[in-house]
Amino acid sequence: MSVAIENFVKAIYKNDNHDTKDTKPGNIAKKLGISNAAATDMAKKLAAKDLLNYEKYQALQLTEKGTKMALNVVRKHRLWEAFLFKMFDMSLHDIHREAELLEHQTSDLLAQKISEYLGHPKFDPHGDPIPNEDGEITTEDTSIALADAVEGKTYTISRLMSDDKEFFDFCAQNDIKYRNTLIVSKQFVSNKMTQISIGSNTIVLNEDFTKIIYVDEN
Amino acid sequence: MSVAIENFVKAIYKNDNHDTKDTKPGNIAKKLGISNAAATDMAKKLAAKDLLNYEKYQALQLTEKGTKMALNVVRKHRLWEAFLFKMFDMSLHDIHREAELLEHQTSDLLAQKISEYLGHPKFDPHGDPIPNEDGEITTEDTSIALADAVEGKTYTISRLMSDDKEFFDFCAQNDIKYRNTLIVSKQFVSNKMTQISIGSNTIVLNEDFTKIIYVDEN
DNA sequence: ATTAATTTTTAAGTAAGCTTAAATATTATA
DNA sequence: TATAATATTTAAGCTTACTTAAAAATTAAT
Repeated sequence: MSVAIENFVKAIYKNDNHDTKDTKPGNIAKKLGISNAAATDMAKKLAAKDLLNYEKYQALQLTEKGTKMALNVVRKHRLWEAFLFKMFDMSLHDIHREAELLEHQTSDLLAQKISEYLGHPKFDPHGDPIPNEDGEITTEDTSIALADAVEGKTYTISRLMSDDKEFFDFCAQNDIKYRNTLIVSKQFVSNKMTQISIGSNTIVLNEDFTKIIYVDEN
Repeated sequence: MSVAIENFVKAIYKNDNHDTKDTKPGNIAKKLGISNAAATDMAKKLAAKDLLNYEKYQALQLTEKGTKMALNVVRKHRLWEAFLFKMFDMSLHDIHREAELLEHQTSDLLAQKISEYLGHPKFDPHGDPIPNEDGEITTEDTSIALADAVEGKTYTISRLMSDDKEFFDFCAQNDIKYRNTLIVSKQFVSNKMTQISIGSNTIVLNEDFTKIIYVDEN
């Protein structure tokens, strides 16, 4: 199966975590940077391969086979992220970009070797869960968006849900990283801003950030 | 530049080490498993990109730009081989197959990180030299094919020049590996066979093997 | 030095993965 | 609920990297 196909099923899989109804060709096209027409074409092609169910004008739904393929790609991506993060001094964004390519050129054997080396980690450096060899994934997610955190409470960062370089640069400069602790010192509800204390810093974040930083109550 | 292009210039580069005159489309086609016609087409295309010089019915010659590209791919391939060999318990052949894919999806930055981690090695686990970041490569090669070794002398294995799984399996079973020591106990000149002592084994090898095992006199 | 064998090249065609433009259906809005 | 805005689909076309078949050139062999 080609890189294009792997990326397509992966995009559907990830989109479904947010909004299953919105998994239509146009949405996937936008994420992949291709035209709507190309996405519709691909959807038909993948339906013929039993990777997804396609009905005109309806949301795309991965079959079991398609889901398995997506999970396998996601597994390789996140294993590479965890591995590169451990081995080399590289930014989370650079690591993400390498993983985006390597994920398609990695045998199941190598993935297993990497997983073994790392002690079969359950999460990558963004806090995203790593599916195991059989496509099983940790879904018990008690974490909440920072936007919904309660003033005065202490939390641990559990996920940084972004692919954006600037976001990661900002995080790196402000101690915002997976498993660090923070205190929500103020929620500016009407302005949709959140003030946090992290390390020795106090930072006010707007909604763009507080919706993609996930935390667990301590 | 595409994977197909990278593999094409790499094939020319590697072929030139053996026989520059024989670097014609048909030869490259055979190595890449594509038709002669496809190789001719590609040669014209790459000439237009200033990666090689092409004249009808003549041998293909990489330009400086083409050579640089080839060296960069070879560098990544051999760095991956050295890295995977160090990190994971995998056969040389499996490692080669992974490297064959990963080499095209590795940024210069990551290659540099791998090289750094390994202490900028000059050779991969087959004994092949690893070009540095600037495309400089250790060429001082005093080694000779085992076929040309002198009876009674002791040698160190310096290169295993093959991509073939069966060859590597055989090597693994017989202590034939990079940097191991052997004694040439007999050269059967008329039969083109060579008898060696290695570890506690005595093995008779035919020309197929003695032409691709390179050794340095101790 | 011819002829035969082999290679290289040209020509025509294919599949994958895209594109843009236009037609059609859906969704949102007034 | 009719209409406007938006999204999806269809259609036609492009590029890359191949293929096979036939023509042309080179190389090898007698």
